[in-house]
Amino acid sequence: MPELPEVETVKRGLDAQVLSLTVQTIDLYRTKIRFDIPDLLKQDLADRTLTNIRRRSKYLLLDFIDRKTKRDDAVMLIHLGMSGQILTNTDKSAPAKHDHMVIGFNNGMRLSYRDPRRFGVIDYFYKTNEENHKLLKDIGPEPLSNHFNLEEFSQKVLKRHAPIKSILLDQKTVAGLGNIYVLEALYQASISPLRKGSSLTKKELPLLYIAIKETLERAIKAGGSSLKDYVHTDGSLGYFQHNFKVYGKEGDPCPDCDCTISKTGGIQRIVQSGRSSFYCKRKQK
DNA sequence: CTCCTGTCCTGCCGGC
DNA sequence: TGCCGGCAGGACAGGA
Repeated sequence: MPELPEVETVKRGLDAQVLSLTVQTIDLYRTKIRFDIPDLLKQDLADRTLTNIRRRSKYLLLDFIDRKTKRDDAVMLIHLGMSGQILTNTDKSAPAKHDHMVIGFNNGMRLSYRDPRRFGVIDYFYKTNEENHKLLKDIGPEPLSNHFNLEEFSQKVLKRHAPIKSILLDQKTVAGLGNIYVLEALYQASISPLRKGSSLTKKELPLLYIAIKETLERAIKAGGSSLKDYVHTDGSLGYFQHNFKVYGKEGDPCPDCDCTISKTGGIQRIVQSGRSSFYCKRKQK
């Protein structure tokens, strides 16, 4: 389930693999994944050159310049959803079962979008429409940028009464966190996922703020170091193993306070809003 | 507004 | 061995 660090790793891989290539062919094997893939993509993308790859939250944004008009005005937006993968390869074999889009470049490189569960998104639009894009316009600050500010973060959290887990999953609070890194950050900050935002103290808010940044930074580092060339042709991109401390660790001793599962300690699984949360009841208050 | 639930989708895994 | 139910969850849509 790609969150900010995985998408960042994919972005860096694509920088190395397909940046500055020119599109020759576009094959769509589905007109709709989560949303319709716009007709404009197929009509407009051919003969454009990929000039820049950006990441905003969990979205990849690929900028394409029109070689004839020299207008650098088209953007392909990709969200990997739950099971989306981007693969690059040079073989000419038939698309795999869940390949929904294959882009062929001028040097023989191909980029495939594969997504079994089809929770992902592919969109294509002109840059003038980016600012007001439905999926982008309400996203909060990038947590690893200067736009992520402790004061504003604290105000947002304090005025809400929902569980802190839900507040952090809300992309308006801060961009790019998903179930895994929310729980890892809360663990580092020793804050229970059940706590109401309004109950967080002046001491806890900076700890959480720092924990969000550090958790994501560590994961990006781990992603980069676990993949030599970032993009593999075998589809492994984005699914490298991380060393999570709590996510999926139900029943394990808490690595920090070393308590085993009981009424007061060990990693426990609970369900919040229908989603799993993992935490140590003893460490996280 | 805020908060919460339902929805989409397929692969995987445990139980019988 | 095969079937089936439950689960995984990002983010929108819509109801309370």
